[in-house]
Amino acid sequence: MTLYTQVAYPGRMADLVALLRDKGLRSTPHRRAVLSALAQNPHLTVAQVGEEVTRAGSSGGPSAVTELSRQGLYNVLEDLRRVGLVRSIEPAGSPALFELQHGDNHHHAVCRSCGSVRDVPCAVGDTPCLEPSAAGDGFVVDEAEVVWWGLCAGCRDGGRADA
Amino acid sequence: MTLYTQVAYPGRMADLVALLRDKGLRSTPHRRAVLSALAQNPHLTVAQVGEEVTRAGSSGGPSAVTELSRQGLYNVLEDLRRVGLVRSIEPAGSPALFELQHGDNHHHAVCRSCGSVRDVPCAVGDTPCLEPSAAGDGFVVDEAEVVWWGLCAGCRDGGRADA
DNA sequence: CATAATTCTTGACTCAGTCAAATAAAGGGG
DNA sequence: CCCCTTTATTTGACTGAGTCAAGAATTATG
Repeated sequence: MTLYTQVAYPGRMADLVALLRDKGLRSTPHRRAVLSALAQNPHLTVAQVGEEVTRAGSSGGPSAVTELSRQGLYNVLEDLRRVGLVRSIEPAGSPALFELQHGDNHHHAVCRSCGSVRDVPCAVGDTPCLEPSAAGDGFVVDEAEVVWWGLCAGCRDGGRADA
Repeated sequence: MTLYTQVAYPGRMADLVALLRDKGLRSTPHRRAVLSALAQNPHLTVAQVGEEVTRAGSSGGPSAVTELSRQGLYNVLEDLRRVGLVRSIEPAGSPALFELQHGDNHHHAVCRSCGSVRDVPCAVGDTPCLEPSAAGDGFVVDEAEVVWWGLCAGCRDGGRADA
């Protein structure tokens, strides 16, 4: 998958434009800015994407957007998700988190104390856990989602962790 | 685990009373009614638990409760969860779903179309998927949660499914 | 440059869940 | 059997996340 390398350099506008158009989406400043923000920060909430976008915009980056509405943010993220550029997870107790779709099949470890999320490469290969038979009775699996719950190193040591 | 057989018969009040007191919880009509409702219906939302409880109550069952406040419902479910009698899952896009804690380590298959949830026994044994090493870097896993997404038999056939 | 199609903003709204304080019920001791 | 302390429950206001609908602005094409 070359996707990651394409979007990992937010400075390269042409790549972002091509990426969007390849997927049948118009290239807009907001979409480019959201992709850039996610390329630099995995696991952002919708609100955090908004903050990143405006922060990057105010510092005059390549996708200079200084504001975008909440609805616009949801629209952009949903459009990117629909064409497969972006993926979201919704750990219990957390608002949705967005990340670039890397094409690998990684899962997530979520700290019960601080809520931090780590990527966990899937040990089983590229399309693991897909055991249609397990579900039985005609259920057709298209995705297996795994979340490991526990404590991250920092929270386990710190004891009084709650950030 | 004998838990399931204990609470699977909502008519047996004495069992529910003992179950609660064993866990250090007072036996109240609401708690017994919620356990009864979950014994008969897996994967209920908070609202559905409320409906079941009032429905069962109005038909004069053993835990005759005809009403309970929303906050009371949340309190009861949280108390039961805390002592390990009840478990909840929160599939993306759905409000929290509650089920009795059966002690097995089953997972869930969720239909993308109709939202129905099926239990899927864990193929790997009683405490599967717990691969602390996979998370790396000092993360200590205490639970692995697996959700299989796909289409249930009914929705796959029906085509225009959306219930 | 004009136009049609798509995207974005605005503001009201819903739904799920939480907080805090007053009221009611449970269960053990007299 | 009744009282008292502890524990549950109700009430009502509130927050946060996400959605809906309609009008305004932007994109890309001819």
